[in-house]
Amino acid sequence: MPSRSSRLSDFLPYQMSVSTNAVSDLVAGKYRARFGLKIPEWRVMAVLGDAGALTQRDLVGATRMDKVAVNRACKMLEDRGLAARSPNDRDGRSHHLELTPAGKAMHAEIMPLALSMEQQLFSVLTAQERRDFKAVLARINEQVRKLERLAPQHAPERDN
Amino acid sequence: MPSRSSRLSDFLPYQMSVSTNAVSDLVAGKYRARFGLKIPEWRVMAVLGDAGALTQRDLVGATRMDKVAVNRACKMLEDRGLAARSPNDRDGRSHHLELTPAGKAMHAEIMPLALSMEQQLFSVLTAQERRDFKAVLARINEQVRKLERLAPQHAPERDN
DNA sequence: GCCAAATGGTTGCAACAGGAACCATTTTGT
DNA sequence: ACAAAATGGTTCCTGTTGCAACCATTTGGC
Repeated sequence: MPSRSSRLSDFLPYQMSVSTNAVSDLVAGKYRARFGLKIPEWRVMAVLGDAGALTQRDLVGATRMDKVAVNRACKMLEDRGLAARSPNDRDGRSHHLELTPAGKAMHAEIMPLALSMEQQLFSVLTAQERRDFKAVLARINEQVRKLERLAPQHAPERDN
Repeated sequence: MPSRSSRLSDFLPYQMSVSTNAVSDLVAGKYRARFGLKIPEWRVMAVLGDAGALTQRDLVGATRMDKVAVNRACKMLEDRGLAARSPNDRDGRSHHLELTPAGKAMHAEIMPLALSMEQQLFSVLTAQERRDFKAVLARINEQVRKLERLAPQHAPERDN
Protein backbone atom coordinates (compact mmCIF):
# COMPACT_ATOMS: atom_id res chain seq x y z
CA MET A 1 0.00 0.00 0.00
CA PRO A 2 2.23 2.80 -1.22
CA SER A 3 1.92 6.55 -0.71
CA ARG A 4 -1.13 6.87 1.46
CA SER A 5 -0.96 10.58 2.13
CA SER A 6 1.33 11.86 -0.59
CA ARG A 7 -0.03 14.96 -2.18
CA LEU A 8 1.69 14.14 -5.43
CA SER A 9 -1.02 11.63 -6.22
CA ASP A 10 -3.64 14.34 -5.80
CA PHE A 11 -1.91 16.70 -8.19
CA LEU A 12 -4.03 16.83 -11.30
CA PRO A 13 -1.25 17.33 -13.83
CA TYR A 14 0.37 14.24 -12.38
CA GLN A 15 -2.81 12.21 -12.65
CA MET A 16 -3.31 13.32 -16.22
CA SER A 17 0.23 12.33 -17.03
CA VAL A 18 -0.08 8.89 -15.50
CA SER A 19 -3.35 8.05 -17.20
CA THR A 20 -2.37 9.47 -20.56
CA ASN A 21 0.95 7.69 -20.58
CA ALA A 22 -0.76 4.43 -19.75
CA VAL A 23 -3.16 4.90 -22.65
CA SER A 24 -0.44 6.04 -25.04
CA ASP A 25 1.81 3.12 -24.22
CA LEU A 26 -0.99 0.68 -24.78
CA VAL A 27 -1.94 2.21 -28.09
CA ALA A 28 1.65 2.59 -29.24
CA GLY A 29 2.32 -1.04 -28.40
CA LYS A 30 -0.55 -2.29 -30.53
CA TYR A 31 0.40 -0.15 -33.49
CA ARG A 32 3.99 -1.14 -33.33
CA ALA A 33 3.12 -4.80 -33.01
CA ARG A 34 0.62 -4.90 -35.83
CA PHE A 35 2.01 -2.41 -38.34
CA GLY A 36 5.48 -1.41 -37.22
CA LEU A 37 4.31 2.18 -36.95
CA LYS A 38 5.23 4.66 -34.25
CA ILE A 39 2.70 7.16 -33.01
CA PRO A 40 3.92 10.09 -35.15
CA GLU A 41 3.81 7.91 -38.25
CA TRP A 42 0.40 6.65 -37.36
CA ARG A 43 -0.91 10.17 -36.87
CA VAL A 44 0.37 11.28 -40.25
CA MET A 45 -1.21 8.27 -41.90
CA ALA A 46 -4.51 8.93 -40.20
CA VAL A 47 -4.60 12.51 -41.41
CA LEU A 48 -3.43 11.75 -44.93
CA GLY A 49 -5.86 8.90 -45.31
CA ASP A 50 -8.73 11.10 -44.40
CA ALA A 51 -7.76 14.46 -45.90
CA GLY A 52 -5.88 13.47 -49.07
CA ALA A 53 -2.74 15.18 -50.29
CA LEU A 54 -1.19 17.66 -47.86
CA THR A 55 2.09 19.47 -47.36
CA GLN A 56 4.19 18.90 -44.27
CA ARG A 57 3.15 22.29 -43.07
CA ASP A 58 -0.49 21.22 -43.20
CA LEU A 59 0.42 18.10 -41.28
CA VAL A 60 2.07 20.14 -38.56
CA GLY A 61 -1.19 21.99 -38.09
CA ALA A 62 -3.32 18.87 -38.21
CA THR A 63 -1.27 16.67 -35.91
CA ARG A 64 0.02 19.29 -33.46
CA MET A 65 3.46 17.78 -33.81
CA ASP A 66 6.80 19.46 -34.29
CA LYS A 67 7.82 20.03 -37.88
CA VAL A 68 10.88 17.85 -37.36
CA ALA A 69 8.73 15.02 -36.09
CA VAL A 70 6.43 15.38 -39.07
CA ASN A 71 9.35 15.39 -41.44
CA ARG A 72 10.78 12.22 -39.95
CA ALA A 73 7.44 10.47 -40.00
CA CYS A 74 6.94 11.42 -43.63
CA LYS A 75 10.36 10.21 -44.62
CA MET A 76 9.72 6.90 -42.92
CA LEU A 77 6.35 6.47 -44.64
CA GLU A 78 7.95 7.31 -47.97
CA ASP A 79 10.81 4.86 -47.42
CA ARG A 80 8.32 2.14 -46.65
CA GLY A 81 6.32 2.92 -49.75
CA LEU A 82 3.24 3.97 -47.83
CA ALA A 83 3.25 7.59 -48.98
CA ALA A 84 4.64 9.46 -51.98
CA ARG A 85 5.53 13.06 -52.67
CA SER A 86 4.50 14.97 -55.74
CA PRO A 87 5.84 18.43 -56.54
CA ASN A 88 3.81 21.41 -55.49
CA ASP A 89 3.53 23.71 -58.47
CA ARG A 90 2.21 26.54 -56.34
CA ASP A 91 5.31 26.50 -54.12
CA GLY A 92 8.64 25.03 -55.08
CA ARG A 93 9.77 24.58 -51.50
CA SER A 94 7.20 22.02 -50.48
CA HIS A 95 5.64 18.85 -51.80
CA HIS A 96 2.26 17.24 -51.63
CA LEU A 97 2.16 14.04 -49.64
CA GLU A 98 -0.33 11.35 -50.43
CA LEU A 99 -0.88 7.74 -49.48
CA THR A 100 0.12 5.15 -52.04
CA PRO A 101 -2.21 2.21 -52.70
CA ALA A 102 -0.24 0.26 -50.10
CA GLY A 103 -0.66 3.16 -47.71
CA LYS A 104 -4.37 3.31 -48.38
CA ALA A 105 -4.68 -0.40 -47.78
CA MET A 106 -2.92 -0.05 -44.45
CA HIS A 107 -5.04 2.93 -43.56
CA ALA A 108 -8.13 0.87 -44.19
CA GLU A 109 -6.88 -1.68 -41.69
CA ILE A 110 -5.65 0.82 -39.20
CA MET A 111 -8.69 2.94 -38.65
CA PRO A 112 -11.02 0.13 -37.58
CA LEU A 113 -8.39 -1.03 -35.13
CA ALA A 114 -8.16 2.49 -33.73
CA LEU A 115 -11.90 2.66 -33.35
CA SER A 116 -12.03 -0.70 -31.64
CA MET A 117 -9.25 0.20 -29.26
CA GLU A 118 -10.97 3.43 -28.40
CA GLN A 119 -14.14 1.49 -27.80
CA GLN A 120 -12.42 -1.03 -25.55
CA LEU A 121 -10.54 1.60 -23.61
CA PHE A 122 -13.47 3.85 -22.98
CA SER A 123 -16.18 1.26 -22.67
CA VAL A 124 -16.09 1.99 -18.95
CA LEU A 125 -17.52 5.43 -19.66
CA THR A 126 -21.04 6.26 -20.73
CA ALA A 127 -21.50 8.24 -23.92
CA GLN A 128 -22.30 11.28 -21.85
CA GLU A 129 -19.19 10.85 -19.73
CA ARG A 130 -17.08 10.57 -22.83
CA ARG A 131 -18.53 13.78 -24.21
CA ASP A 132 -17.96 15.58 -20.95
CA PHE A 133 -14.45 14.26 -20.70
CA LYS A 134 -13.61 15.49 -24.18
CA ALA A 135 -15.11 18.87 -23.45
CA VAL A 136 -13.08 19.19 -20.28
CA LEU A 137 -9.90 18.30 -22.12
CA ALA A 138 -10.66 20.99 -24.67
CA ARG A 139 -11.27 23.58 -21.99
CA ILE A 140 -8.02 22.68 -20.27
CA ASN A 141 -6.26 23.15 -23.57
CA GLU A 142 -7.76 26.57 -23.97
CA GLN A 143 -6.69 27.53 -20.51
CA VAL A 144 -3.12 26.42 -21.10
CA ARG A 145 -2.96 28.54 -24.20
CA LYS A 146 -4.30 31.49 -22.30
CA LEU A 147 -1.75 31.10 -19.53
CA GLU A 148 1.05 30.69 -22.02
CA ARG A 149 0.06 33.95 -23.60
CA LEU A 150 0.26 35.66 -20.23
CA ALA A 151 3.62 34.22 -19.23
CA PRO A 152 5.65 33.57 -22.37
CA GLN A 153 8.28 31.09 -21.28
CA HIS A 154 10.12 30.81 -24.55
CA ALA A 155 9.75 34.11 -26.40
CA PRO A 156 6.40 35.40 -27.68
CA GLU A 157 6.22 32.30 -29.84
CA ARG A 158 5.32 33.03 -33.41
CA ASP A 159 3.04 30.55 -35.09
CA ASN A 160 5.73 29.02 -37.27
CA MET B 1 -8.86 26.55 -40.29
CA PRO B 2 -6.88 23.27 -40.32
CA SER B 3 -8.20 19.72 -40.40
CA ARG B 4 -11.95 20.18 -40.39
CA SER B 5 -12.99 16.60 -40.83
CA SER B 6 -9.92 14.68 -39.70
CA ARG B 7 -10.84 11.85 -37.43
CA LEU B 8 -7.50 12.06 -35.69
CA SER B 9 -8.74 15.05 -33.75
CA ASP B 10 -11.68 13.00 -32.52
CA PHE B 11 -9.51 10.17 -31.30
CA LEU B 12 -9.63 10.30 -27.56
CA PRO B 13 -6.11 9.03 -26.86
CA TYR B 14 -4.87 11.78 -29.15
CA GLN B 15 -6.85 14.44 -27.35
CA MET B 16 -5.60 13.21 -24.00
CA SER B 17 -2.07 13.34 -25.27
CA VAL B 18 -2.37 16.86 -26.62
CA SER B 19 -3.95 18.27 -23.49
CA THR B 20 -1.67 16.48 -21.10
CA ASN B 21 1.44 17.48 -22.98
CA ALA B 22 0.32 21.07 -22.99
CA VAL B 23 -0.18 20.97 -19.24
CA SER B 24 3.07 19.12 -18.59
CA ASP B 25 5.10 21.51 -20.70
CA LEU B 26 3.64 24.48 -18.90
CA VAL B 27 4.30 22.99 -15.49
CA ALA B 28 7.77 21.78 -16.43
CA GLY B 29 8.67 25.22 -17.75
CA LYS B 30 7.72 26.92 -14.52
CA TYR B 31 9.63 24.46 -12.38
CA ARG B 32 12.69 24.66 -14.51
CA ALA B 33 12.59 28.44 -14.57
CA ARG B 34 12.08 28.91 -10.85
CA PHE B 35 14.02 26.03 -9.34
CA GLY B 36 16.02 24.37 -12.06
CA LEU B 37 14.15 21.14 -11.39
CA LYS B 38 12.90 18.70 -13.97
CA ILE B 39 9.62 16.88 -13.46
CA PRO B 40 11.14 13.64 -12.12
CA GLU B 41 13.19 15.60 -9.61
CA TRP B 42 10.20 17.62 -8.65
CA ARG B 43 8.13 14.51 -8.09
CA VAL B 44 10.73 12.96 -5.86
CA MET B 45 11.00 16.15 -3.83
CA ALA B 46 7.24 16.33 -3.46
CA VAL B 47 7.05 12.79 -2.13
CA LEU B 48 10.08 13.07 0.14
CA GLY B 49 8.90 16.35 1.58
CA ASP B 50 5.61 14.88 2.49
CA ALA B 51 6.49 11.32 3.48
CA GLY B 52 9.93 11.67 5.06
CA ALA B 53 12.80 9.26 4.54
CA LEU B 54 12.21 6.64 1.84
CA THR B 55 14.21 4.19 -0.23
CA GLN B 56 14.38 4.45 -3.98
CA ARG B 57 12.16 1.46 -4.20
CA ASP B 58 9.50 3.28 -2.20
CA LEU B 59 9.86 6.23 -4.52
CA VAL B 60 9.28 4.06 -7.54
CA GLY B 61 5.98 3.00 -6.06
CA ALA B 62 4.98 6.48 -5.02
CA THR B 63 5.87 8.29 -8.23
CA ARG B 64 5.05 5.61 -10.78
CA MET B 65 8.35 6.32 -12.46
CA ASP B 66 10.97 3.94 -13.74
CA LYS B 67 13.63 2.96 -11.21
CA VAL B 68 16.28 4.45 -13.43
CA ALA B 69 14.45 7.76 -13.57
CA VAL B 70 14.13 7.71 -9.80
CA ASN B 71 17.78 6.91 -9.37
CA ARG B 72 18.86 9.78 -11.60
CA ALA B 73 16.53 12.21 -9.92
CA CYS B 74 17.89 11.18 -6.52
CA LYS B 75 21.45 11.56 -7.64
CA MET B 76 20.74 15.03 -8.95
CA LEU B 77 19.02 16.07 -5.73
CA GLU B 78 21.93 14.72 -3.76
CA ASP B 79 24.48 16.50 -5.91
CA ARG B 80 22.64 19.75 -5.42
CA GLY B 81 22.51 19.25 -1.69
CA LEU B 82 18.73 19.01 -1.57
CA ALA B 83 18.60 15.44 -0.36
CA ALA B 84 20.94 13.12 1.55
CA ARG B 85 21.28 9.40 1.90
CA SER B 86 21.69 7.59 5.16
CA PRO B 87 22.49 3.89 5.34
CA ASN B 88 19.64 1.48 5.78
CA ASP B 89 20.57 -0.87 8.59
CA ARG B 90 17.74 -3.21 7.72
CA ASP B 91 19.07 -3.70 4.19
CA GLY B 92 22.61 -3.01 3.08
CA ARG B 93 21.64 -2.63 -0.58
CA SER B 94 19.53 0.45 -0.19
CA HIS B 95 19.67 3.80 1.52
CA HIS B 96 17.16 6.11 3.09
CA LEU B 97 16.69 9.35 1.26
CA GLU B 98 15.66 12.46 3.07
CA LEU B 99 15.48 16.15 2.30
CA THR B 100 18.23 18.32 3.71
CA PRO B 101 17.32 21.64 5.34
CA ALA B 102 17.93 23.26 1.95
CA GLY B 103 15.67 20.69 0.37
CA LYS B 104 12.99 21.31 2.93
CA ALA B 105 13.21 25.02 2.32
CA MET B 106 12.77 24.49 -1.37
CA HIS B 107 9.93 22.08 -0.77
CA ALA B 108 8.20 24.75 1.27
CA GLU B 109 8.40 27.10 -1.69
CA ILE B 110 7.53 24.52 -4.26
CA MET B 111 4.31 23.15 -2.95
CA PRO B 112 2.43 26.45 -2.81
CA LEU B 113 3.52 27.16 -6.35
CA ALA B 114 2.19 23.76 -7.41
CA LEU B 115 -1.09 24.45 -5.72
CA SER B 116 -1.41 27.85 -7.31
CA MET B 117 -0.60 26.50 -10.75
CA GLU B 118 -3.15 23.77 -10.34
CA GLN B 119 -5.65 26.40 -9.29
CA GLN B 120 -4.90 28.60 -12.27
CA LEU B 121 -4.97 25.75 -14.72
CA PHE B 122 -8.20 24.24 -13.53
CA SER B 123 -10.01 27.40 -12.51
CA VAL B 124 -12.09 26.87 -15.66
CA LEU B 125 -13.61 23.80 -14.04
CA THR B 126 -16.09 23.72 -11.21
CA ALA B 127 -15.19 21.71 -8.14
CA GLN B 128 -17.64 19.07 -9.24
CA GLU B 129 -16.15 18.91 -12.72
CA ARG B 130 -12.69 18.50 -11.25
CA ARG B 131 -13.85 15.62 -9.10
CA ASP B 132 -15.55 13.97 -12.04
CA PHE B 133 -12.51 14.48 -14.21
CA LYS B 134 -10.23 12.85 -11.65
CA ALA B 135 -12.60 9.97 -11.24
CA VAL B 136 -12.73 9.41 -14.98
CA LEU B 137 -8.94 9.44 -15.20
CA ALA B 138 -8.79 6.83 -12.47
CA ARG B 139 -11.30 4.63 -14.23
CA ILE B 140 -9.38 4.88 -17.48
CA ASN B 141 -6.28 3.82 -15.61
CA GLU B 142 -8.05 0.79 -14.26
CA GLN B 143 -9.25 -0.13 -17.69
CA VAL B 144 -5.76 0.12 -19.17
CA ARG B 145 -4.45 -2.20 -16.52
CA LYS B 146 -7.21 -4.63 -17.21
CA LEU B 147 -6.52 -4.62 -20.93
CA GLU B 148 -2.81 -5.00 -20.35
CA ARG B 149 -3.50 -8.08 -18.30
CA LEU B 150 -5.54 -9.56 -21.14
CA ALA B 151 -3.00 -8.81 -23.88
CA PRO B 152 0.46 -8.84 -22.33
CA GLN B 153 2.63 -6.92 -24.80
CA HIS B 154 5.88 -7.25 -22.99
CA ALA B 155 5.88 -10.49 -20.97
CA PRO B 156 3.59 -11.09 -17.97
CA GLU B 157 5.30 -8.18 -16.26
CA ARG B 158 6.41 -8.90 -12.77
CA ASP B 159 6.04 -6.13 -10.27
CA ASN B 160 9.73 -5.32 -9.99
C1' DG C 1 25.48 -23.00 6.49
C1' DC C 2 25.52 -22.82 1.56
C1' DC C 3 24.06 -22.26 -3.03
C1' DA C 4 20.55 -20.44 -6.00
C1' DA C 5 17.28 -17.14 -6.81
C1' DA C 6 15.44 -12.67 -6.02
C1' DT C 7 15.92 -7.80 -5.01
C1' DG C 8 17.76 -2.81 -4.68
C1' DG C 9 20.48 -0.02 -7.04
C1' DT C 10 23.74 1.50 -10.81
C1' DT C 11 25.79 1.89 -15.30
C1' DG C 12 25.95 1.60 -20.37
C1' DC C 13 23.76 1.89 -24.53
C1' DA C 14 20.54 2.89 -28.14
C1' DA C 15 16.40 5.17 -29.50
C1' DC C 16 13.87 9.51 -29.45
C1' DA C 17 12.63 14.39 -29.21
C1' DG C 18 13.29 19.17 -29.76
C1' DG C 19 15.97 23.27 -30.74
C1' DA C 20 19.04 25.84 -33.50
C1' DA C 21 21.26 26.39 -37.70
C1' DC C 22 20.88 25.89 -42.46
C1' DC C 23 19.40 25.82 -47.64
C1' DA C 24 16.12 26.85 -51.18
C1' DT C 25 12.29 29.34 -52.53
C1' DT C 26 8.86 32.75 -52.07
C1' DT C 27 7.01 37.16 -50.42
C1' DT C 28 7.41 41.97 -49.12
C1' DG C 29 9.01 46.66 -49.31
C1' DT C 30 10.95 50.19 -51.90
C1' DA D 1 13.76 44.64 -60.18
C1' DC D 2 16.29 43.95 -56.09
C1' DA D 3 17.44 43.35 -51.41
C1' DA D 4 15.62 41.87 -47.09
C1' DA D 5 12.66 39.17 -44.58
C1' DA D 6 9.86 35.18 -44.14
C1' DT D 7 8.67 30.40 -44.98
C1' DG D 8 8.89 25.23 -45.96
C1' DG D 9 11.80 21.74 -45.34
C1' DT D 10 16.10 19.33 -43.79
C1' DT D 11 20.11 18.35 -41.08
C1' DC D 12 22.87 18.44 -37.00
C1' DC D 13 23.54 18.34 -32.24
C1' DT D 14 22.13 17.95 -27.48
C1' DG D 15 19.66 16.26 -23.74
C1' DT D 16 16.33 12.85 -22.07
C1' DT D 17 14.32 8.27 -21.66
C1' DG D 18 13.98 3.35 -21.10
C1' DC D 19 15.82 -1.13 -21.45
C1' DA D 20 19.07 -4.58 -20.62
C1' DA D 21 23.03 -6.03 -18.38
C1' DC D 22 25.41 -5.74 -14.20
C1' DC D 23 27.07 -5.67 -9.07
C1' DA D 24 26.11 -6.17 -4.21
C1' DT D 25 23.27 -7.83 -0.76
C1' DT D 26 19.63 -10.42 0.99
C1' DT D 27 16.27 -14.30 1.08
C1' DG D 28 14.75 -18.99 0.54
C1' DG D 29 15.45 -23.98 -0.07
C1' DC D 30 17.83 -27.82 1.26
